[in-house]
Amino acid sequence: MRQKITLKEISRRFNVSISTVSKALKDSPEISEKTKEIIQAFAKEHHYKPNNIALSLKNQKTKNLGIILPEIVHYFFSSVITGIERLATEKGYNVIVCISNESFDKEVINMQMLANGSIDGFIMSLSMGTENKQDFHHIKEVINQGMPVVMIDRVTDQVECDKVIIDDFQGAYNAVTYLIESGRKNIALISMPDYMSVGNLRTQGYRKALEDNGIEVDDNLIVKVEDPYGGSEVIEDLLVNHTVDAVFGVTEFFAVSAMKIAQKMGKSAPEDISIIGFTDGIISISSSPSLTTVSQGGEEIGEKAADLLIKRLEDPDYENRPFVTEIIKSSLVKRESTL
Amino acid sequence: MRQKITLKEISRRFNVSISTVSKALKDSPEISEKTKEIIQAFAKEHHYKPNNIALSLKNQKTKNLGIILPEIVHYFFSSVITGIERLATEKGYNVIVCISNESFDKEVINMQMLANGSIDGFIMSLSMGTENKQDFHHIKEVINQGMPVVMIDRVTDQVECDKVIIDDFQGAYNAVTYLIESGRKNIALISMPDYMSVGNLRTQGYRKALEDNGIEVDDNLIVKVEDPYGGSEVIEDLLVNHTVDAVFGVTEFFAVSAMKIAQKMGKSAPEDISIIGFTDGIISISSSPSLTTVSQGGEEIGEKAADLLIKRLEDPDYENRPFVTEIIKSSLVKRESTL
DNA sequence: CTGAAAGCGCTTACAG
DNA sequence: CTGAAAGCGCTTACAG
Repeated sequence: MRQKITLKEISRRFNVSISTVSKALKDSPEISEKTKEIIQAFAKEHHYKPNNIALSLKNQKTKNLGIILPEIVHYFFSSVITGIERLATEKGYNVIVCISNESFDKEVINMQMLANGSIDGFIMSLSMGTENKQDFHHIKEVINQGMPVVMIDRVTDQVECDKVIIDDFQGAYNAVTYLIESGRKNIALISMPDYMSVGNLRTQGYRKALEDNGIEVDDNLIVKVEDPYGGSEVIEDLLVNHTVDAVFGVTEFFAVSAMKIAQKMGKSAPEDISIIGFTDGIISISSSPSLTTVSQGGEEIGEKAADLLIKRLEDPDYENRPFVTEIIKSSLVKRESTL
Repeated sequence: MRQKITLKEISRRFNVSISTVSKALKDSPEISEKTKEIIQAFAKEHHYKPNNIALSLKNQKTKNLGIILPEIVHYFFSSVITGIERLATEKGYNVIVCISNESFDKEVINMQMLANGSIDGFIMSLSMGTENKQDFHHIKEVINQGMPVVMIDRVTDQVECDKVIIDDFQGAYNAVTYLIESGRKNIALISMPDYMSVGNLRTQGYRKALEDNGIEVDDNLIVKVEDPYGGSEVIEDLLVNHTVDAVFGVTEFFAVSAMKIAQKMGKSAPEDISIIGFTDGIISISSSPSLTTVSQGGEEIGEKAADLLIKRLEDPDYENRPFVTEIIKSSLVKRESTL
């Protein structure tokens, strides 16, 4: 059972042509039962499986999906991959994962690398670098070449393609409204820079919720943190220098950081300070107290994106359909960090 | 700039042969400067890049690495992928990720799917199902076909191949010794079933540390949890019904669960109860108090595994070298949950 | 019922 | 300096 066996080898073994072997293995009615039997038996015994690369070249499709994500170690994006992988495998596709590491350049290189025939389509979420730069030529180029792209979560209006996002604005709006309804007045916001599409939307949701409830937005209570896993100094400044009875963090990391800093200052959640985060991940469950969060349904986003992409690849009807933007509903998961 | 352009199209455009175009684009000395110039200019203008699939078929190598992991949403394995991806991209390889979801059957299917020519080699960690079943024929088969495999973290003696693991025994030994040195006497262990290689080794490290310090192992203080993200009832039982002044969890999730349950019972860490986990991930940092853990160096494992695999694929000297087992050193990261 | 031929996109040893 | 041919592994329309 050394080395993979090929049609050629089987054909030589029985002194027939490669075509005959190929057809016999596909159980073609063109071939005699007897020939089929011996060839099939032999192939089975030797674990023959057609070579994927040869099939890809022949069929002009690879059955590979290219995934480009900013990072993968944290809950949201890893759950997205989990969702994509499940649906893809189910439909007979493999998943090639590239990580842009929040860098524009790596995102471009990754796309170009995969676009040279390795995959049939892309699922991607913009890196911070790309959102900052607002340069999407690499994505447009790939789309121009006829390769479908599905953007998820961090998307842009500048590119026309299928998209899967959550209702960032509404999710934030609901969270902040909940804080207000439970009597909080001085609600701080820990967000990302405005060039980040999701940070921007969540910030807008926060503002709108305050306005709709007759609370004036106090810009001193809003901080925007560049590093997704940093910001502790700014947050500490915020909590030390201002009266804050609630914090809405646009990521679960920001929320838990705020909670820990508040705890160090002797404040306890939810009594002294209410906390809500975004992304219902491990952090939210493991923190003490556990965190109320806006769930982001990463797996659902991944599955939906893979579904859209594969439909476009396979279903002839889908080919010329207009692009859609699927909006996954978020929900507020109430835990111990709020009353 | 529609559709990808091929050598054939370029050759037609200039009425030359495909061979000439191919050579011209490789800047072959066989071709005249003038021809090279015009062809290269045209190719550049049209963003010509050779088709990866065609190259794969021709070269009999795909430049793809197949990765099969039990899951990916939690810190350890996602950091492993991050490490693999970084090294792989650096060396010009892509990474195809499959998730076995802890199931033997899925692991087998994934391997067979990728082994049909899609990849040049595997990096894998055993699913719980496989460890339980102790059936490794799918891995041996792939190796027999001449495809290199690197096993990481959850490995087995039954398969001969390169391996990258951490010093599970020693890491556990050091953690428990640290608890003993800080004066703890009743140290509970929350582990996995014994068929899990890493759980088993960590359990042994725990036992040995107690023995070496003249503390008798009390089997009542040892629980083995099947579900990696469950076990709260058993842990509660343990803490309620026994005197426990320290807990060593073989995962960070087990450790934080124990801590939260202890807190609910009115005990506080580290004063009443010391806690140490395994895997230095987000949970450990985000919990309150933050968790002392045995760091597992996921990215380092990933990088090392990718390095071993690529070396075996590329370096002719490596081909017949004996298999190696790289042991990554763990370290005890001290935080607030211990004194 | 079986096989030769063309083709997917590319490379390269060999002729001319 | 250029091109025809063979080949990577497979499929399929077409001949015989």
